[in-house]
Amino acid sequence: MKRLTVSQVAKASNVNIETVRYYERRGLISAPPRTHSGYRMYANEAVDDIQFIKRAQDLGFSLEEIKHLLCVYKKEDYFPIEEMSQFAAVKIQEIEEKIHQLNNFKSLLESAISRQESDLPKNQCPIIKKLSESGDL
Amino acid sequence: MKRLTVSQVAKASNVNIETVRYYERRGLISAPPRTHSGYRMYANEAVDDIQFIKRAQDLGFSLEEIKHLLCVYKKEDYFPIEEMSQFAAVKIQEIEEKIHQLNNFKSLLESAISRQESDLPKNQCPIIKKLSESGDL
DNA sequence: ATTGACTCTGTACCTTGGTACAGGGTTTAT
DNA sequence: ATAAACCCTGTACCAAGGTACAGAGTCAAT
Repeated sequence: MKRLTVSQVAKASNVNIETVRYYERRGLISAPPRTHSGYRMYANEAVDDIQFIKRAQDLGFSLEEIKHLLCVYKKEDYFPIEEMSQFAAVKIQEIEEKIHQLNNFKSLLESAISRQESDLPKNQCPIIKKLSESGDL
Repeated sequence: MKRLTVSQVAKASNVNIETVRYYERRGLISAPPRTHSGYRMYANEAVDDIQFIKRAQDLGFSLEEIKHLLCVYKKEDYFPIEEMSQFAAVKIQEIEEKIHQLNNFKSLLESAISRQESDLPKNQCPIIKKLSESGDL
């Protein structure tokens, strides 16, 4: 199994080389084995892990949260099982709420586009009207 | 129509009082009218606007993006129509992608809970297995 | 008319999540 | 054997999004 240098990992996962080392320092990715001269040599897995981090970040999770998420992803038991289950249950709720809100934002944006296309007066736009009334936005 | 002081707005929208002024400086909320002695007096609307900002932030949007989103929300024409439609179209794509990813994370977390409950060896957990194979996580 | 709880502006400081050297060693290709 | 292109650690710096004063004015109640 061929191993990767830090710059290869950085390139493959499309992040800055310093970011890879930063994630190691923050305890998000585990410290890889080193060559005799101290160079980090990563398994391909590290690239997946970093991409996982980036996706989670884009969804609004903090690095501390992602530490827990990664632990689930990699099926590790760095944190006690109790804590992990508790964490998972809470995050599922939050995710459902986020999906709900994202759908609201999507409707809002769609209404903006259709408003522009049809050039209707805004108080006659049915989507906007419905959203305003429901108090969901 | 009763108007609110800055601290009342802050309290009602559950943010720091300095944050309200910060959003004004950043151009996210419009500068409210002042009393004779210079005190800001807000319409109730300001609370909605701030809550909108907070929801958008929680979904991973930056304050610059939220400036545009708010403009759609409030049906203002601060930005040219062309730019807004373009913006809306791009954001709709991003939102769909985010929803997709959130569903993936949700499945991951659900699998973690069921794994713990059933205490199955992980390679026998059908949800985890499916997710790993699809390459979606 | 004075005390306490507000408000104002302006500037300084903080946290998160990086990013960029400096100063030094290593590896590879010529 | 020497330059180019890596890597190391450590520390400094940066941008975004706030948060916290300081110094001064205002308002409401006693």
